[in-house]
Amino acid sequence: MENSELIPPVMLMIYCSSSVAWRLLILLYLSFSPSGLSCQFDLRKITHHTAFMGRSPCCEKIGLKKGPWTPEEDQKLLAFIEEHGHGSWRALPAKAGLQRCGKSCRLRWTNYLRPDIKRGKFSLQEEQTIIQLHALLGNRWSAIATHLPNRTDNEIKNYWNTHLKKRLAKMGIDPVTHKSISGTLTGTTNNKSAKAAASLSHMAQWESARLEAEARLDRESKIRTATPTPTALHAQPTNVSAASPCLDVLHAWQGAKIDLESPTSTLTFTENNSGMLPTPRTNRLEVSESNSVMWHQRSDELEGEDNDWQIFSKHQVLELDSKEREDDFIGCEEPWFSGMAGVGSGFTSMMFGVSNEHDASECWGESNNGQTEHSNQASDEEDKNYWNGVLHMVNSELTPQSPPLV
DNA sequence: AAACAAATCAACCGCGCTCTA
DNA sequence: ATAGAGCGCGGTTGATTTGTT
Repeated sequence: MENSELIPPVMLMIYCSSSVAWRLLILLYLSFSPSGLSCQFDLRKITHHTAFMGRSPCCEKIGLKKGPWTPEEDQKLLAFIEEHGHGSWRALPAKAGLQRCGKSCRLRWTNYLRPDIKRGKFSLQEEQTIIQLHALLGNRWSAIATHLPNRTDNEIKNYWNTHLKKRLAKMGIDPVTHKSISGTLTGTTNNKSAKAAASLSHMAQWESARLEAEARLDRESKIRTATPTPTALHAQPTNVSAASPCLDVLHAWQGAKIDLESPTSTLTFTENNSGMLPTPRTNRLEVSESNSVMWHQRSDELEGEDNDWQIFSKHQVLELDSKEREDDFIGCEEPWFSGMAGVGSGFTSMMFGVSNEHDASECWGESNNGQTEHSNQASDEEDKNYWNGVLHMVNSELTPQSPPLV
């Protein structure tokens, strides 16, 4: 193309902000139009710098295979990665003799061929974990997947969309907000509900920050691994997919089992979820004698975070009126639902319905009958029951899959 | 048994982030 | 500081399977 074929500024703006189809039209137009308008922009530079800026195709599409993978392709990919690893996905297909783009290879590997992938039906515990984490993290499937070893984010996402979401909806719970559809936290509900929502939001933000911190530490540890140093030997394993040593919200719920028999005492969690080397807990959830949930966050873990422990009182985190509780209980038949602790108003409802004397499933029924009444001015006795309920419920959700907690 | 609907899930697409030169 | 490459993520699609009439 000659330098004389220059693009008018307006055309440039349109070109840069348009889709590929429009760009092609513009290029077509330019190829037939005399460059009557003077301008300073060279088309060659445009096409080079902006046509694919930030959105370059992952590979040359022409001639590349799409769609389902054949066993032969799988074998090629497996063999290559086993021998060479996957340094660069873009370069991999050519080296492996595959007519696929690197992206497709990466997806096939991470979602299907990876040897550590666990397939088959999701366990009760896994379902509970997904629901809990989804309530906390939303559609952050990769973050959720880090808590479900050997499950891919894609698999979890699919399972959520095809099973769990529908089940929640069927039970009258908004799968997006995890709140009761009929008793949502609207502006007309009490302030405590708003506080609960705010606190949960705070927890979610905290968890997000923690995940980001872990990701950062992961990157740093990889760098350290490349150049081992004495300190690196003591660095915490930060790959959360291998069971993070940090106590996140999920672990807090699960870890609450530890002192089930004396729920009003202070709890600290030192359990090592993965059975790996014992590492100091970076965060922990405690139930103090004043019946406050104390969310302990190691001061040096998150940059810019408040160094003080985050303390959520029961009433800050979880309190809804009895109407909401009743609404939430309606339709709950499935045992796994008892594991929905800690999330939104569903969690709140559960918490208020559970006592020492009743297991979670009984709680649902009782609440429907209105036998478990709670006033907004909770008594100390209720507080005790409340935390007993929390711990009981968390305990009930544990399965043999969980490592024994010391 | 056939036709249709619903469910499932592997794979794709496009966006945005991070890293590097 | 910036552009570009590479990668990961989340949303979506569509082929296949399963269930229902």
